[in-house]
Amino acid sequence: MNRKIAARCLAELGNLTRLDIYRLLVRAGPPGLNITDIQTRLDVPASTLAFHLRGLVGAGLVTQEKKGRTVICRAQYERMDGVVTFLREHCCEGFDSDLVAPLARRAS
Amino acid sequence: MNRKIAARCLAELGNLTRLDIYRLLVRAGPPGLNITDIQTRLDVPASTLAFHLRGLVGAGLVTQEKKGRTVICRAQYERMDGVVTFLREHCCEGFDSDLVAPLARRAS
DNA sequence: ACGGTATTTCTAGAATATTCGAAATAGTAT
DNA sequence: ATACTATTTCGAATATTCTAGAAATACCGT
Repeated sequence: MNRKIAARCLAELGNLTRLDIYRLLVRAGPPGLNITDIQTRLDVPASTLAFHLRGLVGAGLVTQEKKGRTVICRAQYERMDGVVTFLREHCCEGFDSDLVAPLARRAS
Repeated sequence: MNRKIAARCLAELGNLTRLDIYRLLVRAGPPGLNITDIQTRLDVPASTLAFHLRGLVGAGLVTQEKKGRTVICRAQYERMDGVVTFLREHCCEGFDSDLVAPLARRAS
């Protein structure tokens, strides 16, 4: 994980339509959902849906598997976990809580 | 937490400059950083920085406290936690893993 | 009051993202 | 081959976001 990939993933999920798609896939779990199912549930034009799916796949948040003429989409949980870990990395580094406001702490 | 707030937070962090600002504040921890410090470390023009900070504060990811003529900025961890929880909500709902690929599981 | 430092607002150009109809492609079934 | 279904690409209009200089505001020290 790096800054650019993390930003890309976050930006993809930062759009309401794509967030809805992603959450739908998170709910669906391992079996995933095909594109027509997503379309039916979210009521988005096919070309718009294709545009957003391309983004999610490009960011590595969703994977696709061709099954005949349908495409099964699945949320890629590890990718999101990587982003979250990255966001929390080095949290409070250089901040020693023992040195902060000792009086205030003693008072509580 | 709801779809719109989550999308807003994710979109804010989906920009490289804002992601850098946010991570800087996550590292800084509870003491936070004032705006000039952020500016010095990230080398961003003041007006650009103000623009991005407004976004992060608006999304609730960062809080600001005026201290004399400086403004101390702090990452709001709870907000991000809320977004992450929202993203994982209802994961694999309606998917019963006991019913899936029993042969494959027996084989491993 | 004045000078200096910190930060924000204004502005407008440039860049990027979003939408979706129509046309194209791919795969299945008859 | 033809018809049908699933999905993608193209293209162009529209909308949103980003950037940063210049001007404005706010607050402190003298």
